[in-house]
Amino acid sequence: MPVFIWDDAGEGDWALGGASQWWLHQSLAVLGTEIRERGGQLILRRGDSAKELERLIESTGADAVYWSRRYEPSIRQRDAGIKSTLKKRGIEAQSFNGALLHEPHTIQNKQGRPFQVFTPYWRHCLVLAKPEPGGDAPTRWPALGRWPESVSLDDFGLMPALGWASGFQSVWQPGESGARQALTAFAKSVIDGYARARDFPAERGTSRLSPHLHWGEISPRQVWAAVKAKGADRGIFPPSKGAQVFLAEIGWREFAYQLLFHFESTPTQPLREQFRQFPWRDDPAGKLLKSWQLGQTGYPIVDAGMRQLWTTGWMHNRVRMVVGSFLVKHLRLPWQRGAEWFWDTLLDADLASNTLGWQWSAGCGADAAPYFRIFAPVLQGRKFDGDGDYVRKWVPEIARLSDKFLHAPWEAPAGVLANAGIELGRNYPRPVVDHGEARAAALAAYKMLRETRPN
DNA sequence: TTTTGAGTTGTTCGA
DNA sequence: GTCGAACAACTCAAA
Repeated sequence: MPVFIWDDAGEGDWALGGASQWWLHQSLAVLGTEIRERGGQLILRRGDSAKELERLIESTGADAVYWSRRYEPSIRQRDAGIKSTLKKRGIEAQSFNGALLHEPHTIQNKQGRPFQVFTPYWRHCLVLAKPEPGGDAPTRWPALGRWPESVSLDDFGLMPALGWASGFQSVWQPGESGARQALTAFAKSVIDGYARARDFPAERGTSRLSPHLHWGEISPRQVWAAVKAKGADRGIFPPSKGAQVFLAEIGWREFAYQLLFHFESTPTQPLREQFRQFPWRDDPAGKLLKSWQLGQTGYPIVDAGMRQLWTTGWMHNRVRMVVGSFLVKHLRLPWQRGAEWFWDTLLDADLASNTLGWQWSAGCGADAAPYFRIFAPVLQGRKFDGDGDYVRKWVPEIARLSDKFLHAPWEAPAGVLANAGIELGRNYPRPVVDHGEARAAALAAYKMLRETRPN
């Protein structure tokens, strides 16, 4: 009997963001349909996980409970409690790895410590026993005389009241079949060009599997198997440079999980402790943060990314790095603000990956970007969106500018701006900060951090 | 315990 | 326009 319990309070300090709730609703709807088509019924319950399980056991006489493990600190604690309670009552309780190639507790370096540098971590993983794909979903559910009570999906209240999620529908297909289609399409050909194409946000060069992976609609072991199958006839693994680079990204996801597992406070606290002293900038009215969130910073590549995020619930990885660096280094606002916004707006919001990504950007995490690496938004735009397709799509008010000025409208002569229908400060903002000044201030802030560091 | 080599994704400056 | 160096040490992993 398949059961999903929606336990909003049980998610701890990281209650699902708005975008995540939308995905969960869609994904459960699809799962319910697929199970019904195979003669079963997905039982939905809302409330405290332990109590709802208890009720189900009472009413059905179930003698065993199985689930896929999660790794967020507060959820691990909750699920461990449930497991021991069930076992004490003589109920079989078993959890399984459904989300990772290698679970955090199985990986350690030769000193018996968790890895904190990616390359040796991934090298270590690659020589371990190769991950096997799991079994397929059952084609028929066993017939049950009577199905227990289920609430309706709408009772979860996951769908947003306003229409802000309308842009998600046209881009995403939540659910297992959507996940499989995305994997198949990617593995067929896109993957071979991944090493290069992944850097260009206007191209379809990435897998877009992140929400499917996060929500468990497909597992990294299935991804691994699909990549492996591709080169099987030639006996080559990985089948291409692109495939190798892509699998390393799956590796980063795993690395993020094991960092969260071993360093539980990192969703809110920097891994490198001296960063607690970092002189973040004052933004009392939240104006700078707001300009970033709304995609109104005056830097086209940054604004394009933030608007893509808001509209589609997803942002291209290259642009995530650019907007992350911009928030933390140009605006000098705490990375936690960025992590919170991403948590609320990303369909693939994942505590482990989000934490690693933001600490990486801020330079305070494991194997992070060095402090002096400050992405220059204009250069990044010209380098990775040279034809301007990405910026023109997401920042249409400056679309008529030529490539030369598209990534730096303030450099355009007055006549050029007028011709393109742009009045800076009116229908497109002037830059909220000056790149050169902001960069110098960020370097100075990091320098101060070094000098005030204890011992 | 000490030593050694190495480390996702960049930018700027000056020759 | 192109190229190498500086940015700045620091920490981790393994020998």
